[in-house]
Amino acid sequence: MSTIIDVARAAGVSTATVSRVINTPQAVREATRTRVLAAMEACHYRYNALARGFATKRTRTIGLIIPTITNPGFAESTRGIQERAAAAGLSVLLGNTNYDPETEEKLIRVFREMQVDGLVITTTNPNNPILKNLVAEGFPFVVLYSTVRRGHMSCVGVDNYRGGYMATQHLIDNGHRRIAMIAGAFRSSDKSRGRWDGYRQCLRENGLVYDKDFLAQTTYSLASGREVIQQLLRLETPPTAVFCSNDYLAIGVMEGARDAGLELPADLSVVGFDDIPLASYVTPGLDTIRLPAYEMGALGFEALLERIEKGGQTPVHRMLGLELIVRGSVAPPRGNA
Amino acid sequence: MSTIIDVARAAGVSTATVSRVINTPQAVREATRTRVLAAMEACHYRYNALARGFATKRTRTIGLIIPTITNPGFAESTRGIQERAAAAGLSVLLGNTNYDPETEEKLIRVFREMQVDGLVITTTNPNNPILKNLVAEGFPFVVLYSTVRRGHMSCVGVDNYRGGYMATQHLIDNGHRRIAMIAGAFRSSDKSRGRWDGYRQCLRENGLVYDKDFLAQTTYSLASGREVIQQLLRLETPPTAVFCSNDYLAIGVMEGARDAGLELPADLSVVGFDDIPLASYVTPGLDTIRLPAYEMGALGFEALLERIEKGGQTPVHRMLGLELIVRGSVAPPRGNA
DNA sequence: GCAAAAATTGTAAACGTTTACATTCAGGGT
DNA sequence: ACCCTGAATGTAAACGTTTACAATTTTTGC
Repeated sequence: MSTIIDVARAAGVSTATVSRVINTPQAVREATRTRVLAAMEACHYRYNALARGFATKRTRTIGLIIPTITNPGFAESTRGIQERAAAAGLSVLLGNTNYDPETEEKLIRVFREMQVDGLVITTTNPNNPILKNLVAEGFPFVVLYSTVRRGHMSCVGVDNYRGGYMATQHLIDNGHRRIAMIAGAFRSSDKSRGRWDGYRQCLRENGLVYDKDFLAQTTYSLASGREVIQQLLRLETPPTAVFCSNDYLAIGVMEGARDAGLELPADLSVVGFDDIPLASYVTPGLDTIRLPAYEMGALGFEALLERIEKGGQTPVHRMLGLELIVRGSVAPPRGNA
Repeated sequence: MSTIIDVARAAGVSTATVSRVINTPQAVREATRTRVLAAMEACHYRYNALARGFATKRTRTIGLIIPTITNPGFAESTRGIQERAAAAGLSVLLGNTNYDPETEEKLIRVFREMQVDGLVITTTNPNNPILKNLVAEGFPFVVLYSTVRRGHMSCVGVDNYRGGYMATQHLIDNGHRRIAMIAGAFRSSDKSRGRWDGYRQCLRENGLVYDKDFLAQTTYSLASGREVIQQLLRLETPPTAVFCSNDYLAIGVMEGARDAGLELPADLSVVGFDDIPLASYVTPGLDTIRLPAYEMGALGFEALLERIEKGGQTPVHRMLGLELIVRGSVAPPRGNA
């Protein structure tokens, strides 16, 4: 493959001039420019962005770390980031953690070794010391989905606490008093934990007791929702409603409840979280908390870009709005009209 | 940031030895190795993969080009690639084309400038001369979803022609004779075109005439399915069945048909393509052609890795099986019992 | 025409690693 | 003690750009 040196020789100029033709064409005289361009053509020259990155210490690449690309919510965020990044001329390196903290740490390391200019991270735990280190080193990154109120970490997220509260209140408003929650494992999802805090607080403020048998932590999947609900229904006094910290869990719960012979929503009310496309297609339609995933990705990227370009140190704390979507999976409990 | 040179100095060895500790630890004596490791620790050394890539001309990175991460099928393929790549110690650079050929070309160029070791491409057009060039240059890449039978291009795909044929035959078997097809635009999706060929051939072999009013080309989205079906229903003799080259289109068609007052599947039968999760949740369940997306990604990556590592030149042509999934969106036309 | 200013181009070092080749070292056999 | 062998380590060039600075050319104002 030919290099800038070959081109320079062919055009009878220095490598510096060729470099200028590539990067700041207006800084070189028209005549030389066309001569260089012609030489490039003749040499079948292809620019080596790696060498540039090496010389400038800027790769125009960012790393994106998410739990799984298979969840439509993360796919939407990814699209948001990807589109804005492409518009800004940056490339995106994708990594999936499968909600595993160790994979997350490994990805952070690998991406930094690859000299990415910044990171967008959907973390399992915003208090991870690794993130503190990144802050301390002044490395540009933004955390998505979570919102840390204090501290020097930038984040663009939603108020998970408030989302949990809204969902629970919705069930209480419909007359429920025995409300279970199925959450992603707290150790691998602080979002899940935030939603749980909201759930508990809402119960308390409405004078309901929090029953720890009514909390299940599990993995984020349809199958585990299906499974866990069966267990909850076997309790002595089973719940009349369930709040799930993710729509897949919620839809799994609906299926599991039907398998157990329940009629929905009369026998069991369900609220989810995310508002994935599927939520409006199940029967009954799933009541859920809509999370602006695309927007979060887009704004997250913009915040990161700002940090990268301007080098600013002031952290961004952006909290996006949540919305309760009502479709029909919640009804008053039996005998409560 | 400290470099290999600082570490070498701190440990009292040469840079070559430090490099060996990193890459071939068994080639350096235990005592020196621990000394070097300690020096790395002391210097807070972080490996620079970019510099390695520059020196070795291997970045351990591949580029992945897909139309959109938002379609669950592509998300699954992406997961397949991503997982295998991570296991092999490679990173994945993600690019979305939105079915735009120019964006595709641009991504290919950008990724090559970044010196990726190879590409996995879901192309809008496998006959694109750009791909021929890649082959001519001996650059490793594999094409997903499409299957080109002849030629030196590696591909791991499905037989789109056969898929189209299967779907159409399914409708004919149910007694339909007026079968429309809604396809993605041919210019931006050769897959769509292959499915159409199968559709036409199947009609012909069953003695049915191909009516060109019954073909609609549009964009791959729920909304356009919804829209296009309304037009088809306004024809003098509207179709009794529709084959859509993608599940989103098919689900849009179901919605649109309902909006027009039709009862499904009695008034209109629908077959889709892909088998996304949504397909089993709509009512009635969508009959569709299942496409093994995850497997395709995984196998595609393996084929690429083989090419990269072994440097083999013999192209891989892998054709994965398709399966007709019957759920209830197809019924005999009215008055045909 | 001329000097000064501005625009253009050239020179060469720097970026952090790998690696072919050369050199040194350790230890076994005599 | 010496030679030999193989293992361990060192030397230094190479990878393809960018960029500070210097040198040269062109333009401007008079």
